[in-house]
Amino acid sequence: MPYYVTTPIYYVNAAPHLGHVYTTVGADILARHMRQRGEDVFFLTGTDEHGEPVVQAAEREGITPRELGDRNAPRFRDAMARAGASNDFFIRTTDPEHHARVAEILQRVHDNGHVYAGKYEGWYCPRCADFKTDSEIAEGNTCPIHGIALEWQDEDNWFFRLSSFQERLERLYEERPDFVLPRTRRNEASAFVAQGLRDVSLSRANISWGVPVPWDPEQVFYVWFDALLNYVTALGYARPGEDLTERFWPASFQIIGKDILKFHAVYWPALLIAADLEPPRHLFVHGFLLSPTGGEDGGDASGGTLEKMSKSRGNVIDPFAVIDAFGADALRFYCFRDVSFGQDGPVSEAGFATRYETELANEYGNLANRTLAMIDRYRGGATPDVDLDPVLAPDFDGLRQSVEGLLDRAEVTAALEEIWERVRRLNRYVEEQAPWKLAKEEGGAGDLDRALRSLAEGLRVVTVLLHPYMPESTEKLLAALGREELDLGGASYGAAPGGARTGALEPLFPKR
RNA sequence: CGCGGGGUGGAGCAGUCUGGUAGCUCGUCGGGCUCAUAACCCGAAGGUCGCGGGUUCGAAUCCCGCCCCCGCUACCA
Repeated sequence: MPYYVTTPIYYVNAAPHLGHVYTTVGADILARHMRQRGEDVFFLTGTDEHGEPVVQAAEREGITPRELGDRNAPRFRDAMARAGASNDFFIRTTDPEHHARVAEILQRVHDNGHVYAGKYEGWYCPRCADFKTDSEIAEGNTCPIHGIALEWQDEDNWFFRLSSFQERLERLYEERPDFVLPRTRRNEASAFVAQGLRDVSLSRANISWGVPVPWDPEQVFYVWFDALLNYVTALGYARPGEDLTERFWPASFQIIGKDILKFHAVYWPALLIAADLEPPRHLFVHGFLLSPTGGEDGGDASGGTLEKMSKSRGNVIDPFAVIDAFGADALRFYCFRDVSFGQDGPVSEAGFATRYETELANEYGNLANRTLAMIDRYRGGATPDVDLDPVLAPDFDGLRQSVEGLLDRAEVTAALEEIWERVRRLNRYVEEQAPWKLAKEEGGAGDLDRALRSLAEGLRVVTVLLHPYMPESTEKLLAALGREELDLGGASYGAAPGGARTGALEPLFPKR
C-alpha cells in the first residue's frame, strides 16, 4: 500500500528549532515504521519561502528574499538530517516546478468557478506594503514593525469562495470522523466551520515575491495557498521524469501543529475539492512542547509556569546542542516519551536528563548490555539454539499488531509505551531467571540456555519495534545481537532462530 | 460573548469515546540480587479523580449547573 506522510513546510524567516524537529521526527517515525511493514512510503518535508515576512526578514539583513531562502533552506535540510529524518524529498516553494504546478492547479480552481474578483479592505502599512490583522496592529493604530500610522485601504484581490464549501466540509467531518486526529481537534475544526465561513483572499497586489496569478500576472497568490499546495506539487517532480501524484495522493497522514489547524483542516480540503483533488486521508495535529519559565534556573518543572517555547521567552531547548551531546536518538525518544503526541506537554533539560538516565541508560541500554554480557560470559558469544521460554510468550503476544494499530492512528506515544512495557518485562525476566545462579547450579545448563535465548529474542523484538524511534542505536544493537533484519514481520517472539553469534557493543546510552 | 480543550496521590501524565472497587513515570522510605552503564528486581507511604446535583446495582468515566486555567475567534508560512 502507498503511504504518504508530510510535515508542514518550514518558514525560512527564522532558524530551525525544537518545534520543527519535533514535527519532523513525528512524521519520520511513521514513515520508518511503515517502511518496516513493507509499505510503499513517501515522506515529504521542506521549506516555505514566499510571503511578506520573508521579504521583511531579507530586508533587515540587506539581502533579497531569494538569497535569504537560499541561505536558510539548507539549514532546515541539514537540521532535519541531523535529527535522523528519512524524508524522500525536500521541497522548496521557490522551486520552479512548484511554481508551475501551483499556477496550474489554481488556474483549475479559477476555471471551476471558485474564484472571483473582490476588494480586500483593512489597515495597511505602506512601508510593509501589506495589510495588518487585528492582532498585528500596535498601540494607536500603528505598524508594530515600522511604528508609523496605518491607513485604511482597499485593494483589488482575487477571492476564493471558501463559504461555498461549508456544507461539504461539514459532511467531510461527519462522514470521516478520523479525518482530523486526535478527535478533539476534529471537534474544534468542525465547530469552526459550523460557525459559518467567509471567503478568503487568494492573491496579493502589492507584493511581488510569490507565485504569479496566471490569469492576472500583476498579482501573486497569497502565500498560504502556494504553501499548502506543496504537498501535491512535490509529487509531480520529486522523482525526475516520474509523476508520483497518482501513486501517493491523497496523503495518508499530514502531520501539523495545532497553530495551523484551521488552514489545514478547513482551507486545505476546500481548496483540494475546488481543484478536483481528494482531501488527505488523515491530518494529525500535535500539541506544543511547553517549557518552564519563571523558575529559578528553568531546570525544574515545578518552578514557574509552563509556556510554549519561544526564543523571545528565552525558554528554548536547543535541539542541536542535545543531539551533539547525546545523539539524535535520545532526543527523538525523549520528545515522544515525555509528551503525549497530540497533547501539549512540558519538556525541560532536567526531564531529558532523567529520561535519558533512567530509561535509555538504565533500562534499555543496560538491558542490552547485561544480555550480551551474559551470552558472552556463559555461552561464549553464541545465542543458544534451544526452544524459547513459553513464560514470555503471553507478554509478547499481539504486541506487534498492537503497535501497528496505534501507529495506524499516529498514536506515537502510546505505541512507544506498549513497547517500553516489554523492555521492563525483560529486566524483570532476568531477575526471575537469575542466570548467574543457573550458571552455578548443577544441571542448570538447560535452563540457562533457555533463559539466554529467550532474553536475546525478546530484546531483538523490542529493538525492531523501537527502530523508527531510535534508528541508529537499534541498528547497532541488532548488529550486536547478530540479527539485523528490520522487517516488522519478524517482530514477534520466536520469529528469529537461535544460534546467532553476538558481538561486542559499546554502551548505547553512556551515562554522563 | 461564542467555540474547543483542560482541572486525577509531592511533580509530570494515562485512563473518560465502549461506566464496574484508580494506573504509569519521577521523587521519598524499606528490602533483595550481583549478569550489567553503582545498573536491575520486590515492597511501602501518599489521591473523597475541580465543586454541587442527577442517571445507575455501580461513575474519574454518562447528563445538568457552577468555579478556575489554556487555546482559538479568520489570512500568526
